[in-house]
Amino acid sequence: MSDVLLRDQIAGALKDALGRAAGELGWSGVDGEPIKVERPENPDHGDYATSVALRLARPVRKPPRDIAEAIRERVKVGGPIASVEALNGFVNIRVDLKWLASQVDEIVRADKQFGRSKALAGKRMQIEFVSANPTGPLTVANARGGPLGDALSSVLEFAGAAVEREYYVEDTGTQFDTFGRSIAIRYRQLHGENIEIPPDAYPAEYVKDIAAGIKAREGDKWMKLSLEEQTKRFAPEGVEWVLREAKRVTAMLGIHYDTWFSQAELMRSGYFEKTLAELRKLGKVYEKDGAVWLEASEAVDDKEGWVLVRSNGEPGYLGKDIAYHVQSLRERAFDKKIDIWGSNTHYHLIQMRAAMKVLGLLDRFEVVLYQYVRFLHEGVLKRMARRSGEFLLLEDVIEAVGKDATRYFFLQSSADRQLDFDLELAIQQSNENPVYYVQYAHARIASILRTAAERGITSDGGDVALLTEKGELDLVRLALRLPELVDDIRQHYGVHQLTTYALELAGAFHGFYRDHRVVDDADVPRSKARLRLVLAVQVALRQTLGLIGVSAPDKM
RNA sequence: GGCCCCGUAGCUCAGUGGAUAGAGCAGCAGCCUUCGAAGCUGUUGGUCGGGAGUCCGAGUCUCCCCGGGGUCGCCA
Repeated sequence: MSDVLLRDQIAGALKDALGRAAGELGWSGVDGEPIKVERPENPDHGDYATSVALRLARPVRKPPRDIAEAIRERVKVGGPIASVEALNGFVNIRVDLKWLASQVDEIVRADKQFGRSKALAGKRMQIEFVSANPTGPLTVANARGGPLGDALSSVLEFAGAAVEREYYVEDTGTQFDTFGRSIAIRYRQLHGENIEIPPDAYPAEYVKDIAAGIKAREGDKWMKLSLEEQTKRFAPEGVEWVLREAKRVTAMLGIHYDTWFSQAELMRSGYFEKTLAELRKLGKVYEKDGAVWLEASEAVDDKEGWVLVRSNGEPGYLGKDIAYHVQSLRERAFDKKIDIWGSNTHYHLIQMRAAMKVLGLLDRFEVVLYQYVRFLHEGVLKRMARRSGEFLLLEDVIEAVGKDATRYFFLQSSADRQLDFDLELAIQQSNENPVYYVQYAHARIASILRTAAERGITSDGGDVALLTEKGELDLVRLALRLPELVDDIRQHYGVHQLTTYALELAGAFHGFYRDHRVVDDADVPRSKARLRLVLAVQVALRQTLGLIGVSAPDKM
């Protein structure tokens, strides 16, 4: 494959033509308008189109049609560009059909490289996702960040970046202590002590399981400790249990982290004090009521500041998170850190942006916020909350509908949209999950290839120049959309578009299959050419499913 | 109350300011002696929540209103 996207080649040709038109006709004001090239919905409007002439009408002070015509006359036709047309102020471009057919060979040859680019070559990026409080098992609510973060990581890798998938373990602070205390209380209860679970503790069964595990291994060995001593003793053990679970369940989803980064270690590294000192030096920190505050008035109108260190001397979450981000970007030298967060951190995001701005790191800090996942519990929509004990375990969902359907479900809608999860419905409808529609197309192609091989026909030596029908070339057009999509997503992070694309490509193939016989003993040359075509479609499907993190089966 | 997200077909949702708003599911009518029917074809279904505005052009941008969700702590 060429290193330059066809879309960008066309944009370049248009820009070149526009520049010469402006020079020859004495136009001014054309430089400010970027040339956006899109794929028109209506095939009558060509393969690619730009509306730049419409946008330039005002600055150039010419009718759009005249501008479009002037561009059309000057676009150099050749290579992938077969023809140019000016219509209603648009400039429409048609791709050369021979060139298009030749791309089948390029796609097949690229195979696992198809869709990859060097756009982000040399960039190191850290994507942090899921990272739920290590105080309990993963629920469907925390889980949404998994497929989003993993797929985004894959896309950025496709675009050439060196990506590190990170799970941030928040193993310090109040919730951590509360978790330890909850285990300690259960441990005491198991030894017959009459002690109640306080309302702010974690009440759920798994806490009992952890306590029972400790009792089974070590008996009453810790009963002589005070509750506070037990809390300190059991909290790390609880976190260990939680992380083991998190590792196991994310692996069930096909997610594998490069780093599990401990907040406790961050605190021991001294980075917190270092960051605090830097903020102090910048004059953005002040003391009040025995606490240390970050200046906030520049970022938010009616707020004076936010606490970095509490009056009891304990670092607050905001302070720790600022230090964490500084550590990633400076110490570990990532060019960019992208966090996948639930929308309940919206206010935290405002705080973090303010802090990153002060530290000069704002342009290296990005966040994808996803809206909350609710679940249907006994017919009522509820928020999941581990502290209330009401949640739906991610593991249960994966076991019920499978990894592929689970991932596909979470990637179908944009992060901005709220999701409601009904387990019963999900199980009932799991066979209708669109993921099977896409996988079926992949398996169907595999089956065609098997059938062909049985009849002694392979794609080897197939001449793609024989691919001239519209139905054939439309498949190539669509397959070539993948590299463009990867380039889009690396910029706007909208990974859900991968599922839409997968569905579109699969649908196009299913339609093609109905109208075109691939394996035909009476016409071996054409069969070979079409085998190469379906192979190219299979490559595009497999690459797309790979980015989504869903398997591409040869049989179903 | 301030800030953020959402409101598009019966349901679930796509839709970088472009040309005639789409898909899956559900409904209806069809299609397997031939490469996989987990499929295909046709068809029903829309005041893009409502109203103003910006623009050559608005589902998309701005403002107001309505409805749903989130958030605003020396918790994380």
